[in-house]
Amino acid sequence: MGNDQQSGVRVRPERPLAVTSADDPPLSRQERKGLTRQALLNAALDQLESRSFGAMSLREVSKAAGITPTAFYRHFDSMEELGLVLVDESFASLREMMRAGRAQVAEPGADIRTYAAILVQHVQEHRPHYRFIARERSGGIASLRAAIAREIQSFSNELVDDLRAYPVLDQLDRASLDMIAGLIVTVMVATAERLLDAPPEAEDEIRALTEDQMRLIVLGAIRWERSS
Amino acid sequence: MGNDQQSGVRVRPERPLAVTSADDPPLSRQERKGLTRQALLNAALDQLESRSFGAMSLREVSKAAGITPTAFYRHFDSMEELGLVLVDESFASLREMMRAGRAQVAEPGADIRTYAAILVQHVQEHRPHYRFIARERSGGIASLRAAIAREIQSFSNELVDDLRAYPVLDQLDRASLDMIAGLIVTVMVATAERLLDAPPEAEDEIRALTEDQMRLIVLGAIRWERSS
DNA sequence: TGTACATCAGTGAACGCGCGTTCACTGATGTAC
DNA sequence: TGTACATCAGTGAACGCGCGTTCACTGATGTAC
Repeated sequence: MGNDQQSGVRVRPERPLAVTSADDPPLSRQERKGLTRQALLNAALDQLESRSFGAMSLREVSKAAGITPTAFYRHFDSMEELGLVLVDESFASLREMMRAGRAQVAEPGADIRTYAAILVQHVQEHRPHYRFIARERSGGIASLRAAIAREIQSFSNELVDDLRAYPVLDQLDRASLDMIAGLIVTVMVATAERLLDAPPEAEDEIRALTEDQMRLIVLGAIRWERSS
Repeated sequence: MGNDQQSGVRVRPERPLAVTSADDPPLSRQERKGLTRQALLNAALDQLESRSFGAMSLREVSKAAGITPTAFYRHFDSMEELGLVLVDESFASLREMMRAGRAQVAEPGADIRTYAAILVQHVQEHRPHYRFIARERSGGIASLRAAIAREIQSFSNELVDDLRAYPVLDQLDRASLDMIAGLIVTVMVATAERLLDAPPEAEDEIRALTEDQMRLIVLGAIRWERSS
């Protein structure tokens, strides 16, 4: 009796999500703690598929990560603190995309098509992070909203530097460039939100729409230079 | 003892929000029910200032409206049903804005400035409704998200008809007009979200930003006609 | 107009449940000698 | 290498609380005669 390990029945199906194969390299206590921490973050991200962050419970997240609710406090003071780490994680990934975009774009003609493709691909590959940001950007928890607004502003500022590099736009003053970067970021956010809500087969249509909207903005920006 | 009415102390400070002066016209049972229903909707809207709809409780809303939780069910089957009524209420107000815009705009030159001013004013006058829509547009409850997406799509379609009325744009095909209307709606949504998060003194700056972004889109749209 | 009965918005007690947080604890991992 | 002690990630019982929902009820409003 009680030899659960030898029977075929898995009595405790939920285990820490980040489990390694067998135990070939015996992990240190610190490494194990890191894995549990990441399991908590991933469990929270998973649950954001169906509920907002504010409606998520510490107990559910802990259970999904395979630990008791009490052990949660070994890693975070509160769910809010966990949420702020998720914001950092999400935008680290977004900055990585920006870097990839800068590296990949060669000749100006292909710019917009390439940028749109990179954006769409990145959203599809990081759906949970983007869903989290989309939800909490206007969501209930003030500290998360503030952190996200800060990150988006900083993203927009980096975009201004990129825009300045283009011959047609380098004559514009800072305020105009801010305005244009803000418009592009708004379109990018809207694109990400469309992708999250739409079925996979709509991906091409959304990418084409984003390309057109960005092209139209660039056309307007070129004229802006002349008319203001 | 117990003569609460005559002492200066208000023992039960929360009463139905929509209370009339004295009781000059004796209200019918139906009218009273209508007032309570509206009090519930207003109480929910009030609470959305600080929490998301999904994190709001039936008990709190009922208490704020001055009734017991059990009486809530005389008006709505669930909080979700109440939420759908709030979506209807919010977009009725938005359509009213569109109508005002069409009536007010006379000569094409003043269009964008006028539209931006109407939008900003309308958001400021209906902050709770806009906050609700902004929160739940990407929020947790699927049925609300779907209802809001439907309303925004229908708003965008109406905008296409408006755009078609302009001489410079009437040559564009339906797909291009959809794309442009979608871009304008995206900017309008972003403007509303900025207004909700920003302090009152930022209003002028946000209005100016919106005007510039809409002007740039129109510049792009005029060129779009020629280049596609 | 007066009376008898029906309707129904709102009440208040009760239920079982999941929540965040506390506490004393266990036992494997890590460290000092 | 072996032993004695310290650390600390995770446990499990317990707490008080607010939740949605049920139920039988009350009493003012409305209706039929």
